[in-house]
Amino acid sequence: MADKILIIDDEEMTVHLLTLLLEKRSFEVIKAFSAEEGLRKAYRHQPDLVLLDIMMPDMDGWDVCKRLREMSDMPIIFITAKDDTKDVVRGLEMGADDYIVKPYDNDELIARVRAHLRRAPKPNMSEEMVFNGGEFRINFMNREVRVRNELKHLTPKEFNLLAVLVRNAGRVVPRTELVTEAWGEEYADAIDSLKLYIHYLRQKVELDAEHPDYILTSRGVGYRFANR
Amino acid sequence: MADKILIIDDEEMTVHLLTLLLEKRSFEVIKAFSAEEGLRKAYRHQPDLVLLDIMMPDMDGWDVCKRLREMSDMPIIFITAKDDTKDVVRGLEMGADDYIVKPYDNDELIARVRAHLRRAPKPNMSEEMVFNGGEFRINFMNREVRVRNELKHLTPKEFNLLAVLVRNAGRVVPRTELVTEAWGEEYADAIDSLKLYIHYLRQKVELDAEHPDYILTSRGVGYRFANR
DNA sequence: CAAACACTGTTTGAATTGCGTAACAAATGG
DNA sequence: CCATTTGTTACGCAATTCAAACAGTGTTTG
Repeated sequence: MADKILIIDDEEMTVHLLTLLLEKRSFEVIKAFSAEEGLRKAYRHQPDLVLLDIMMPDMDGWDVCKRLREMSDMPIIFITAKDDTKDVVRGLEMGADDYIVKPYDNDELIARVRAHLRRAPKPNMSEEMVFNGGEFRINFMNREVRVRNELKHLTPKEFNLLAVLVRNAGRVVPRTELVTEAWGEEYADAIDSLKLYIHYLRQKVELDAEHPDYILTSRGVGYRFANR
Repeated sequence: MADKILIIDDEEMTVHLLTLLLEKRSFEVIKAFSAEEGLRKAYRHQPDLVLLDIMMPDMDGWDVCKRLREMSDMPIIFITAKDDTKDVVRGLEMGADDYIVKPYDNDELIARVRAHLRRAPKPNMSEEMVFNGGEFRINFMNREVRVRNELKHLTPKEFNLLAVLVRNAGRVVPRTELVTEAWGEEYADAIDSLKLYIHYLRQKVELDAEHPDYILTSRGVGYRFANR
């Protein structure tokens, strides 16, 4: 999934250029044209990284940085025309991760963004790499599935399908979404295959495949993984 | 306890100035005046962060960076006179965390060092990385692998491949990621070679190559080094 | 209520893919 | 020049995927 990057800057041109640059590398960009809007969108969208200007009319970047740090640990990169070393130091000591001075080089900016994303704690690491629903455990990291402590061997397509169901546990996932998420866009109309793979999964995972406990049907819509 | 910083640079003056600067802020400094010495001391002292020059007589900084990354996740900061953007990008994409161009500002350098230390996980590289209850030992410094106390000789490509697997122990590493990480971007579609080298590794490392204990296949996805 | 219909589940067997291995050729390096 | 390392191709075998037909079961409709 594409990383979400929030840009906070009151200069429309800067935001525009950054957006083009980032979207070309298939990042997902969220734009904010004031400090206040930036904080609101940071809260709402939970970006993976923030690019932050310092001089803005309503509130300065320092305060935004402080407020962002209060809510999350995401990487923050100042990107500004203020090239005084004092400011660089101040930004970094304030909890920012990097400080880039305009005019910046496009490739370098991308490389720095990537470097910080690489380091950042990925939410789907460790904890969320494992789903632990009582007698049903799935480890996304090593692609192992255990039911009632028994290791079940799944094929790649079986695992991917189950993974999507489990990630959306409790919610009915529409058939089309299910197959495209699990196997790719080109499977958008493979609902016949879907029936088959649901069948395979139930055989391997359910105690009684005819009365499934986990993989439930939502007639006319899709399937749902029971939560607890 | 004070953070340990390893400086690798063949110019004595640079090392000296950096040492003064860092020790004044009560960091613990380890000095290395060549690439080889740097690797050895990185291995021995397990620094919390590395400051690395690029141009050195015995081995260039890129290779040092690669070798350091094989053994640990510690932050690496290039600090060099090469100010070409191409080099900055190359350094960052290679796994370094920052790239500082000489002449640098003292306060900014300190601020950047602190910023990276703040983010980085404490190194847990042990004298010898040990897996599987001591049956499997891999020494990144002298690139030795021992299985059941037997020394196994691996070729460079074999070792690099194994290193990537071991550093991701427990996680299925997709085939493409495996080859690019181990051998470089240009191997992105060398999945045929991958099969071959997996074969070689298993011949050398596994008790029974047909029923591997360590190097496990995840059909259709990649390979995984067993943990525990 | 019963017949037609729509949707989901199941079976089967065949086609395809992927992995491991072998054999061998080429390149590398002391 | 020889030994080691790396790279290419091919093939058997098994796992996986796929297509198609069929069998249930619930739903709509006259």
